Amino acid sequence: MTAKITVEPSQKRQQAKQLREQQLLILAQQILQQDGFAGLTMDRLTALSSVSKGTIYNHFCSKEDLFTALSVDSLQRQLQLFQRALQIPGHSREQVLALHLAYHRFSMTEPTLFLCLLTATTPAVVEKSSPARLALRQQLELQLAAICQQLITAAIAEGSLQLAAGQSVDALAFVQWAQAFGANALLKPTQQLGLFSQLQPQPTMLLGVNLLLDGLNWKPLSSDWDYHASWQRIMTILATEAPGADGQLN
Amino acid sequence: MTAKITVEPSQKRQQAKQLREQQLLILAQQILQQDGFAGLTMDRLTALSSVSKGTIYNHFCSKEDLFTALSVDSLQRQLQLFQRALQIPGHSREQVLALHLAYHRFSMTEPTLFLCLLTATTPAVVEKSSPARLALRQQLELQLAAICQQLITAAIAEGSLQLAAGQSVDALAFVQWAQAFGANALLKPTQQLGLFSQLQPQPTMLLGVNLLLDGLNWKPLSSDWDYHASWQRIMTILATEAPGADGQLN
DNA sequence: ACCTGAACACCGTTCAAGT
DNA sequence: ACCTGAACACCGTTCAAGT
Repeated sequence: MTAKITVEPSQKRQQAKQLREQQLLILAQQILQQDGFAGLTMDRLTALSSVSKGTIYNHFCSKEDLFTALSVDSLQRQLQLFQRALQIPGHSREQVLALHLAYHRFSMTEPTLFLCLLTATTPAVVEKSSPARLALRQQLELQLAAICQQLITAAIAEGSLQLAAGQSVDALAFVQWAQAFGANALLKPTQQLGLFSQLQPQPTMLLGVNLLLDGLNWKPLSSDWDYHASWQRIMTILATEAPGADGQLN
Repeated sequence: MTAKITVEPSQKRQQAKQLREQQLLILAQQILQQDGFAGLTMDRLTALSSVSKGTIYNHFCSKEDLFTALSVDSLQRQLQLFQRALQIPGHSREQVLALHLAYHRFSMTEPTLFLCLLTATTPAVVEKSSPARLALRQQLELQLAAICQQLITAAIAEGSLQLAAGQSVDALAFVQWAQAFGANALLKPTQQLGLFSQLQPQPTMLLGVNLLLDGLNWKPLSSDWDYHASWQRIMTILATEAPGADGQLN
């Protein structure tokens, strides 16, 4: 599977190409932010970039492939945020909370990227994306899932969590993921939803996590620990840590 | 706001128009099922229908509006399924389970409609849909949410559930909804997700619901009741009840 | 080997003409 | 008042020519 046949002369070209691809993706994001999803056309992307149409199609096999590429970008950023969140001191349940918070913060501070992730889930996009790019996305999703699984495994080893019958590390990771994805997807792009618009996002998010983890009997239970305080603590750390880290030139 | 100005002479025309719209939506679904999302074009829809392009645009202001209309259809079907699920006898937690199961079954038996719902969440679709249709969708979502809230309220009245500090009926309904939406969205369209593909959908779904409700201390707890049996019971009822109910001519 | 942009083709949308 | 479908316009995609 790994290609050792490739020699190194073209190494630099490859790097330059990848850099240009990154610039195109940043440009696409800016267009999306300013003009909405209807405002992103290949013509506009070409006009605002320094390359020609043909070259853009050299990077992305279709407009949909561009969206999948943006979703890969989105997952990479998420992975960075997860790794930072794991550095925050605290017991295992607080670390789970940190992951949820990092995810939620991401969906709020970078709505465009999050919406790209949502869009890239759509069959219309999947159908017309390149297999290579879809594989890349899957690989990143696996890395994110692995982080969740490690946390769960560590909590079991440490004794704050015990698996009951019918539970598995994979299943627990999935349930967490589903909860986080669903809540963020419902909260962010649909502020017009009359009923849920009166809910405060952050306490609701915290409630969801607490219910799941209490249901698992993951210690310490929310009745024995002030997770609202944990949430605040983690949030201030995440907020001060990543002010102008990299990438986004707003 | 309510228009009483309209008189009744054109009542029949309106009904006929709505019937035709329904036929167009069924046709669109068939095209999606057979040829995928990339295969649905306004040309094809016109060719396979009995009306002209102009008439189709008389119904839907854009292709995106058509997707929103399909999502409205999807929500109507869901509403029906929810109402049926509520008829199933059982205590309040079993009724919650019945709703989750109905939703899950829907996403599995009608993947196309479910994917329309997902697609219609996308900003590209929202941006180009008619405000009237978006309002219709929101209204249906409110009806669905109301069902969830009623169930929660009833459980509180009955004594099997007590609201703790920081909990509200709205917040609990939201958390359930997020869980269900996230889990179904992650399960159905992404069977290619290496990690989660080895999970069995139904036990995982049940686990998620049990964790949330146990976390709420909603009686009877999963340790005191065989919810696997409940799940099976509810599923057989749902499966036998709705074989060829209406609409879908497969 | 890679880039270019004019040309192409498809498809969403409109509108003058018809009934 | 509503339907029609040819015409239009936009935009995604390609490819012969250039470097």
